[in-house]
This record gives sequence, C-alpha cells and structure tokens, in this order.
Amino acid sequence: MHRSHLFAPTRREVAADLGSANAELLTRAGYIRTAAAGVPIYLPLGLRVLEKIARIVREEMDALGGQEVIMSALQPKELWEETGRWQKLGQNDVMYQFKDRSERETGLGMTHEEMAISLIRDAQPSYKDLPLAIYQIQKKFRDEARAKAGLLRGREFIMKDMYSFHVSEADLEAFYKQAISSYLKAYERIGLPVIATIASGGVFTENHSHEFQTITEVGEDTIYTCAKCNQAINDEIIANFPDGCPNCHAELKPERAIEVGNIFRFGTGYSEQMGLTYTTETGGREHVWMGSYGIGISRVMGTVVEVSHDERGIIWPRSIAPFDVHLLDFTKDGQGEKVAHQMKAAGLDVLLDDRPVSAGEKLAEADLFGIPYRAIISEKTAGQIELKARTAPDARVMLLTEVISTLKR
RNA sequence: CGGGGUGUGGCGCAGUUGGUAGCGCGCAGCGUUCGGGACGCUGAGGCCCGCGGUUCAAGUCCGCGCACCCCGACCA
Repeated sequence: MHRSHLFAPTRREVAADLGSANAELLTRAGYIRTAAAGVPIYLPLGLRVLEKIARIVREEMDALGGQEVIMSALQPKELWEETGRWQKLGQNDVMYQFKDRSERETGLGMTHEEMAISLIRDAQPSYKDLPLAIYQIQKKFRDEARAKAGLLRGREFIMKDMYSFHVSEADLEAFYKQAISSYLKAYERIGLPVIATIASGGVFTENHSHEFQTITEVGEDTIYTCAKCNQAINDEIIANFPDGCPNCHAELKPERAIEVGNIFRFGTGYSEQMGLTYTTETGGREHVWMGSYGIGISRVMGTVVEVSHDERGIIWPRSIAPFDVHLLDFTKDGQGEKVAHQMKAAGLDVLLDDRPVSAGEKLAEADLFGIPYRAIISEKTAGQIELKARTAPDARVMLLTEVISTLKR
C-alpha cells in the first residue's frame, strides 16, 4: 500500500476537550471519524485494525465450536415481547424503537438473545443437535444516555456475540469454562491484558457472570483485584466477598478498568420464557440450557489505544496493527518501491511512505500511526535499511534480508 | 436524564464599547529545501449552528431550538 494513495486524513491538532486518548489519537491518525456522538466511521486504517481483531476472535470462537451467522439488526417488536423486554428496554431508552412505514413496530438490535433463541426454536432441535453455539460479529445499537470516550462507549458499535445451547447444566458449565479460556486466549493474541472478573449474573441465574476487564485509570468500572492470584471481583458484588479473594483469601484492592467482554450463564430462564425445548432420547421435551458470550470488538480497539500509546501516537501490538512495517522512503529516486515489493513478496504487509514530503513529517506520522516496525531507506544508509520498533529508541541498519527475517518472526 | 462548557473557511482558534470577519495549520501553484511535522512568494476557500426578536446597523445584545464536548446518573 502506498501512503500517497491511502485515505488517511491525519490532523495535527484536534479539539482540546476530546478527553480520551483513543478518540484523540485515532482521529488524529486518520483511523476513524465521527458521524455523530457515539457513532464512529472506520477509515481504511481503522478498518484494518478492526478486522484483525475480529479475525482473532473469529478463530477462537470457531475453535470453541461456534458457528458464525449474521442476524438482523432490524427486529420485530413481537420477538421482544416474548421475553417482556420490548417494554423494559424501550423504557430505559437504551433500545432504539420505531415504527416503519407500514406501522410495524421495530427495534434495532442491541443484543440478540431473542433472535438467536427463535432461530434455534424454529429448527426444533433434538438432543442430537446439541450442544450448539452460534455467533456473529456485527453492529449493535444502543441509545446510550451519554456516548463518550471515543470507541469506548458508542451508540453504534461492533460486537461479537455468541449464544450457546445445551441439554444440561453440566454441559453448559463445561462449555462456559472453555469459553473463559477461549476468551483469555483471544485477548492474549490481540495483545490486550485482561483479568477475568466475577460479576453479577444478571437475569435468570444465581450464577455469577464473568467480565473481562482491562485495568486502566480511564476505565468506567471499578473492580477489586487479588494481590496474589489473577482474579478480580466487580464492585457490584464485592460485598459478597467479605473474606477477600475467593481463591486464596488474599486482600482485594480496587482498580479502574474497562470491560471488554462479558459472558453469562442463563440457565433455562430464556428458554422457559420463549418455549425453547429440545426432544430428549425418550421423546420427551426439556428446556434448553443457555449461555451468551460478548466481546466488544470496537471497544477492544479503543481500549488497546488507551493502554498502548505515548505522547507521539499509537503503539499497536503486532497482531492487530494495520500493517507489519511502515517503510519510509527518504531517497530522491524512489528506491523504496523495490524494497516494498520484496517485503511484500516475503509475506509482509507494508505501508510505503512514498510521498514527497520532509523526512520529519514521515517520521512524525510513523509514530502517530503506531505500526510496530518502521523501516527507512535513504541515501544515508547506502542501500541498507534501518529498522526500528515503534517503542524502541534505537535503530539498527540491516540488510533487507535481515529486516525481512526479523519481521517475519 | 441533571449540571457545566462550546458552536466563526477543511482542522485548531481569535474577534474590543454592536459598524458586514482575522490568525495558525492544511489545501493549490512556483522556487529553495530534504533524518524529527522545512522556508519564501502567490492563490483559492466563510449564509459566523438554526429560527425569531431588538437596532439605522448583529459573529457580537435578547428569546427559543439544535448539535457537539466534559462531569454525574444510567449501562440487557
């Protein structure tokens, strides 16, 4: 990709009161724009990051046994009335609800339990069809009272949501445990540190849910982390843990954190409300056990920026960076072109800054963009290439082959 | 939804006691530069958020909206 052809409108300055690092840096670096409060637009660089995060999550969900679908954003009122949530969520103003041209009452999907359940119910499952897990990665809509903090809290955002269906509590339980490890693995691959946090179970269950929280002062949530083991408790249920950490009884101390995922065990609550049953071996009918599993894909993107940037710009983890290398061409005769081709042939995703602008401008932009490796070709390096990690202060001059082998590691 | 703030070229901002708009960046052209957002010259670009009022005259004063930002409440 040539920088001269990349639509990445960067800005030197941005309104002084933006307030969050992710909003400021992603806007300045030309990754996103904003259509309205809490309604982001993803430009080419931003989309690349989003898709890389989505790919990792997708791979982990597939490995867990999930099957990808895309459910609709437009959802009929009738579906939501089955659980009584049409009124409940509409009253809180969280769900977008409106009448279409032919007076049909319609909502915009803010979560998809109802639709997922109706999908499975229509298939009339037997015990042979279970367990089953479907997931999707698409837009969610929530009429937040106050959208804020860039990608962290939007009215329109991208989410992976999975729904699992089981014949028994034990089977749900086993899947749920696997889901926790899949989640941890996904965040690890993304490069985002998270801590699994015990939270309230929400509706239908005495069981706790689990949140995946990234500790940072800019977080909206307060969690209590264990000083000894990797466990945390959400503050809404901290009162239930008077003896400290449930694992090791060590002291729990409060931290601010961003919730980047949340998984629930619903038991049979929704199934009972919506009449979701399966046929048993003996021809009987039993309610399906159910869980749901969410990851805010766009929120993950914003959170990574919050925890991984410096005064010059973003610092992407390798796995989700928009490109592998940012190749800056300082030569007068475009020597970078050939180098870029060789890098590309070696399987690297390279952004070549081929613009006729000053070296300083290219360097500053490289820092802003946050691509993990910066390579420079210039007359000064006499045909060799200088390579530097986004975070490292030093730069090494190497042969192209060395650069390629280093980057492919 | 409560509180506070801000709306002026694409972006960031200034605009005195009311007299029909300015700076920086960016953009276009030319020249000089070329390892940390270079410099000079030239140029294009504005219903001053909207509506209504006051006034000879409104970016500026008054009223009502709307939008955006921040704090709080809320967050299946």
